[in-house]
Formats: sequence, structure tokens, C-alpha cells
Amino acid sequence: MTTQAVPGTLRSRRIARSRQRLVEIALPAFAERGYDAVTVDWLCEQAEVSRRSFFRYFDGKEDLALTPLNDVWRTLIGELDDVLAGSGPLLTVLGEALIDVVEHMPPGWEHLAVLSARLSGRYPGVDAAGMLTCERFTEHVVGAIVARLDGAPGADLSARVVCAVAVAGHRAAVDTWCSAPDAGTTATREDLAALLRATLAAVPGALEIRLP
Amino acid sequence: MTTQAVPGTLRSRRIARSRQRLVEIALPAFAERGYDAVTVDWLCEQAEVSRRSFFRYFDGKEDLALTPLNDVWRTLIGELDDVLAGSGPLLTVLGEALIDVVEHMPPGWEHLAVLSARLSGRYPGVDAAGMLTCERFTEHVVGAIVARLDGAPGADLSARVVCAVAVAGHRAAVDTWCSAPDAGTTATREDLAALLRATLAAVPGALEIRLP
DNA sequence: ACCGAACTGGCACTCACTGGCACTTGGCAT
DNA sequence: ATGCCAAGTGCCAGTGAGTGCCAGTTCGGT
Repeated sequence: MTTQAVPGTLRSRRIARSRQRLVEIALPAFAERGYDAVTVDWLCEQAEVSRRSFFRYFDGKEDLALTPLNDVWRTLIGELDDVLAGSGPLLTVLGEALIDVVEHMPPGWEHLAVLSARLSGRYPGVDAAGMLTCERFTEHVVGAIVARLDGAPGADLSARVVCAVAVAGHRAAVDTWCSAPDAGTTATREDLAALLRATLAAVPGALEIRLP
Repeated sequence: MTTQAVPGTLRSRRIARSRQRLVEIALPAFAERGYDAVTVDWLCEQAEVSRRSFFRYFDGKEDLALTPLNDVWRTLIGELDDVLAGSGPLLTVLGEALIDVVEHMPPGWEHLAVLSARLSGRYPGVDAAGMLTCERFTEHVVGAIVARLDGAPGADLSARVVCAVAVAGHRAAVDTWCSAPDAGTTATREDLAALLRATLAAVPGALEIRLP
């Protein structure tokens, strides 16, 4: 997906290019003609990739549609060991790492991410797949935290709750970010980073909300 | 689903019975032979319901698999207006309402709910569908809260975060509840209610967790 | 008893996704 | 350079979920 500093083997670059091509064809097509109206067959034809390979590159159509957003969480999972080496409140640590990852996505990421986020809002099936990725992130964090704070009672639940809050904050920020009519062309990752910062900062107070 | 005090029309009771029959055939079958190995065709044959009607009764195979757990959230959504008439911290209000709903599910609910929960743990697709239902609950709460606290800045985010926490607590409680090997026969709704109470009480402290 | 509306079942169809198999090709040791 | 091997690929045929359509039935109010 990313153009690596170390390019990797010839093969893996071919795969990465095919994946990238599929995403770049798919997301605008989904936005224009609707998610259901664009078939995997058509996408494969356009990208000159066989149907069989499509399903080797992606977990499914929904995974393809969410590639830009999922890449954020997958990157974060990959960096978890480094991230959790930090200190301070877990929510702060995870939040800053999330923002850092967003700021370091490859060039052009924002345009595709906006399309992906809008798709997620319009199609429940796509949304559900996105939540699954976040859930996988949560499981990684829970596993790592339990291992690190070995034996601490409730570490499990704490990690789960913090992740839930981080994910909810992320979803809220992305919603706002992608809902400006011209977001497709003008939204920047810095905008999203700022929204994430604001959202996550507001979280502790948010829990206090009372009914009159 | 529930045996109503007011039985409703003949028609609606026939439908409810067909739905119930499908759920009672499906969940044990899923547990025994695996979710994928049990086809909708087979289920329809067993329950003597046409394939076409199946998809009129349920949103899909996953909806069927999650009926017991989804019913909790759907009931809660139905009672939202009453629930939000209460006062105090939103998290407490929602938590108590959730526990109340669980305690008033129809007889026999617990056995099917355990099967449903285990299925959700084993099959990501099913899990994702469950998260969608929770998301729908969140949207209802957000809508209602924004309407009630008209104009309060951040009410939107607050409601979202509280729901995320409530849902995470619920998931954690249900996970624990259904993972005892003999839960299928011995788990009671009171057990689950107690777990929910404990989990939700622990949440405020959970957010404070720090890395060393 | 009758009429209209709601519900039903069957059929044919689309499309996502999978397993199997033979073939190609890039990576690597020699 | 060469030749071997595993990883990756294309094609095909199959499965099963989900949907649109339509003709027939059944329920509920009048």
C-alpha cells in the first residue's frame, strides 16, 4: 500500500501496485454509482486483475472499500509494542499514537479516506466491517496490556473501555471530517488530526453527562 | 418473539411462532455443526417456512443468529423515551435500564442467548452484525439526547462516548457470562445482571489506567 | 358473505466468495 | 548463466446468501 523506503521484492511491489490500483478504481466508482452497483467482476476487469487474485489481495469487497481507514488501525497494531513502551494514561498514549499514524499516511491518503468514510456511513455492511477492524485492534491492545500489567485485576476491562472510547472518538472525528461537501478535495490529514485531538481531549468530561 | 399479554392478531402470532421456531432450531444447530455448515435452506426445511418468508422475518442469517442478544437492544431502543425521562448520570441511567431489560426477557431466553453470544465470539461476521445493532442503539440515544439537551455543545459526543462505554461493558460482561463451559444449561439472567452491574461500576476507574 | 390488504410460496436470478488444478515466474543456490 | 522450487496466478465450476416478481391464499374489517 505504502511506497516503502525499502521497496521489498519485485513481487511484493507488483502486488502492492495491483492492490493500490484496485482501491483507486473502486472508491470513486463506489461514490459515483453506489457500492452495490459496482461488482467485483467489473473492478477486476478495470484493474486487470483476476477475480481469484482479488480475493487473495483483500479479505472481501468490504475490506477493499475500507482499505484507507483500516490501514490506519493496522499500522497502529503493527506499532503497538513501541507505542505501549510509553508512559502516562493509556487513553492519551493511544490517542497520540493514533494521531501520529494519521499524520504519516502516504501522500494522497486523505482523498481516498474521505470516500471510504462516506461509504462507511451510507452502507451498514461496510460500517460493520470497519468496526471489526477496530475490534481486532482492541483485542491486540487488551492482549498486550494484560501481558504487561501481569495479574493486575481489571486490566482487561480497563483496556477494553479505553479502546472503546478511543474508537468512538475516532469515529466521531472522522464523521465530522468527511461530512463537509467539499471534503473530497479539500480535507487534509491535519484537519483530521486536529479533530481527533479535540475529540479525545473532550472525552473525560463527556462521560460526566447527566440527565436533568 | 415474546408471548405478549395482549396476543395481537392471529396473523402476527403465527409469524412470531415461525420466527421463534427458526431461532430454536438454528442456534443449537449452529453450536453443534458450525455456523457455515448450517444453510438457510436446511433451516427453512426444518421449520417448515419458505426460504422467501425467512428473509421477510429476519434481516439475514446473521440477524437470526443474534436474535436473543439483539432483542435486548431493540427492547431498550423501544423504551428509550421512558428511560431518558429519568435523571442522573447518563451512564448510570442507561446501565440500569439495560440490566432491567435483561431481567425481563422472556423465559428460556438465557439458553438461547448463551448460544448466540458464543457464536458471536467465534464468527467475526456474526460479531460485526451484533456491533451494528449496538451502533443503531447509539444513534437512537444520540438523537434523543441532542433533542433533549437542545443546543448543549458536545452533547452529541458525550452521548456517543457513554454509549460506547456501555456497549463495551455489556460485551465484556456477556463474554464472561457465556464462557463458562456449562453456561448453556446453568447460566441465569441474574448472573448476567450481576456481571453487568460490576462491569459498569468499574468503568469510571477503568478510564484512569496508566502505563508505568 | 365479501372486498381489499397483508402475507405467502415458488421460481429464477445476481453476485460474493471458495476450492482445485495446471501453469508461470521471480528468487535463489550453485 | 542455469536450473530448481515455492509462491503467486488464472481459469473453471460450484455453493449459498439474498432479492424481485407474480400469482395465489388468508386474514380482518365491514
